[in-house]
Amino acid sequence: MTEQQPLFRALADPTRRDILMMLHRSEMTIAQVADNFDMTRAAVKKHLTVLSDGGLITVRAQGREKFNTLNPKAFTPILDWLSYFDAFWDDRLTDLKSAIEKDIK
Amino acid sequence: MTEQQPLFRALADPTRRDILMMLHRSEMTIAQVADNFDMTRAAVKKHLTVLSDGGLITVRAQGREKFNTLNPKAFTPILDWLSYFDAFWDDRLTDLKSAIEKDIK
DNA sequence: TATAAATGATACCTTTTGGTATTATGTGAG
DNA sequence: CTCACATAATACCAAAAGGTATCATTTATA
Repeated sequence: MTEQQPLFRALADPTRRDILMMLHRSEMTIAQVADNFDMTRAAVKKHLTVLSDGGLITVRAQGREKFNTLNPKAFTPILDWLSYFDAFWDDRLTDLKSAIEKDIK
Repeated sequence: MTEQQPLFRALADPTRRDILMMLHRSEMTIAQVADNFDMTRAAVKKHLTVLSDGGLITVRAQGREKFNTLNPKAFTPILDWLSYFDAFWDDRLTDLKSAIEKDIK
């Protein structure tokens, strides 16, 4: 059984889900992400750390800035987990997962 | 914006995810679920309430017992949400969702 | 080199969460 | 009718989570 807890935990907060949607459009620095919320940079930074712990984002340093990038591959454990619940789903989710993995590489 | 928070919240706890896997096999009373965990019935009942709030289970009273049943349809908002992240996934997730909905009815 | 900008780290606070213990309520079986 | 059983409800507790404030560190740039 994979270490899926950090992933599920990361998705449990609405702010973090919003951040993921922003990063879907393009990678962003911490300050850029924080500009979209009515909370301090420190709070946003914490959310980004949780997202990173869940494998959902990767962080790239460039000078004094840090660019946060969405890591779509991290979603696959959720599909793994969902696939447990129905044999009918299972076939399609398996297809989906392999397709995603191929697509991501 | 759908009311997805109770759903994501419900999935964030490992005990609740385990409960869902148990209910996948068959519906269970509170006492039956509680027998599988090293915690009180009251604690398990709280988890079941959270799962119910997230729409993941339905509860049916029969005499003095309450049978908890998995509601697989509740998973579809997660697929909705995941589908936001990639157009490539989107086609397949849409197929998956419609297939699931057909299957559930 | 100073200084501002971007981030990191820490301490601290409040609310939520996961859990127990206890007591109350409803229901089936003698 | 009693009594045991399954669940409900409440109060309570410790730990985790989400947030702020503050200070330190690194890096551009005037």
